[in-house]
Amino acid sequence: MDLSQTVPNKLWYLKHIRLFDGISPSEMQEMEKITRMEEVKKRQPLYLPGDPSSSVYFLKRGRVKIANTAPSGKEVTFDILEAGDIFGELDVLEDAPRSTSAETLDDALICVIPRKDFDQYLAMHPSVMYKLTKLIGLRLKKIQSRVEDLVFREVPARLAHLLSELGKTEGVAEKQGIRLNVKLTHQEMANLIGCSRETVSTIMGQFRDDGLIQMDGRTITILKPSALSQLVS
Amino acid sequence: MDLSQTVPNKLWYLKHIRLFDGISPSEMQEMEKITRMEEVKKRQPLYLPGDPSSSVYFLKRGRVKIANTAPSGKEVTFDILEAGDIFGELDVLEDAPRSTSAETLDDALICVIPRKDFDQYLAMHPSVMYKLTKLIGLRLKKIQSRVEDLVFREVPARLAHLLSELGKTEGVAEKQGIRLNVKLTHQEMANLIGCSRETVSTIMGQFRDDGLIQMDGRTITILKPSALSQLVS
DNA sequence: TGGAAACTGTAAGCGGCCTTACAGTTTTGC
DNA sequence: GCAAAACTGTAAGGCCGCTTACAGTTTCCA
Repeated sequence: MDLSQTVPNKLWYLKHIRLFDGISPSEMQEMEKITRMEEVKKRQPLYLPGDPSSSVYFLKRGRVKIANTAPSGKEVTFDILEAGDIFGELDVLEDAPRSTSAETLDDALICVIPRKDFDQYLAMHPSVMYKLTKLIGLRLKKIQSRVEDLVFREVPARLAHLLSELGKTEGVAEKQGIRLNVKLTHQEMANLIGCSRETVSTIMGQFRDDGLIQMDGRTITILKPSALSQLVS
Repeated sequence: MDLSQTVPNKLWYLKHIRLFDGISPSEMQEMEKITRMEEVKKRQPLYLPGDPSSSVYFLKRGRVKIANTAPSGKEVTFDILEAGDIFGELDVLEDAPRSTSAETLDDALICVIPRKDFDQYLAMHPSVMYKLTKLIGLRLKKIQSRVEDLVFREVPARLAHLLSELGKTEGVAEKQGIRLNVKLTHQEMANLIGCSRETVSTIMGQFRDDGLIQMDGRTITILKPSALSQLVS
């Protein structure tokens, strides 16, 4: 994002939150009043499982990882959010302690809304409520397909699936193939597909040797998108 | 349920739908107008993946399984619903084809609401909308913990977890222990925890030999609830 | 810019669970 | 009530992916 070209005030950012797609300007302005903007450094936890759910967050810039950690230290990543995403609203809605952790992956800009204000706002803006319901429903479906992945497919297929998805959402077409505009470590990929870091390294090596992908440091380019998709099913 | 004691009309049933907990009588009556009651025999599919999402359902009596099947024939069960549950609303909300299948496990009584009417009703009753959002949120959390189960725990722990949960929701206290008021086949349990039928049979046998549970035909009694819970973590 | 810390590559060993196989039991439907 | 169908018990063999181990590489940040 080229900030020199934009006016990065709260209202500008709110316009780019998916929850507010198609929402009236007045409704947006009202939301602006109850939000507070906050800069957060890379690798900072925003909340941990068990914390009281006191706020809802809008992500303006950077990435945020929603995850949980087992007593053994093994971690599962539920989602990696990007600018425009809302998070933390589930626990707030149910008035339950945090069931996951949220942590910045990059330097981030985040809007914070106190629970009370969020509840009140929703009650007064049914159209936003409706959007929120659809949004949560979409996330439910997404995680259902994660369960299917874990049960139906083994690791190479799960990894191929992850790469294909990243290609769709974060891919940049180049002459050699689709360059992924994300830099995930093998550990982070492992947490996303439910396997060990070593296994990711090994299978990625195989994909490379098979000419499916190219790896330049932490930059991945998909050379044969269709062959990769074949692997999924 | 002893039907001789009840007046099983639509309104009576709607009162026992969780979505309508705490909803005003007038709102309920309005819902009654747009529903149609239907008897469905055991083991009948209500919809399959890919079907158009034309209706939302309320389950009045019997159980309904929400699941999906891989090309290999392997099946994953997302949920087994009971009287009082709503289903099929996710795909309807998003106007997308069915992403799962729904099938009766017992003879069932089901209320059907056409998509249009449901949408309209929601738009006019924000309090029901709010309940629905919370309900979907709850389901999202439930399935998140399924993902954790699959990633963090191996089969014996997953099975112990399933039995513990069934004990809480379907358990009847008896002198020997907690009798599970559900009759699931080993295949159905396998689909719920993501493993093969044979593995369920083997581990259940071990639990029996270890004195944790008792099996009488298809009736399971948990003899040592705490020992079973220990196994989960 | 240089040293520390984090990440990647690779391989051997092993264990959990799947597959295959089949006999015995329970339930279902006529 | 009986035959057929569905379900359960059990075991051998194999393989996927985890763990362990460590050297080499890249990235971070002071």
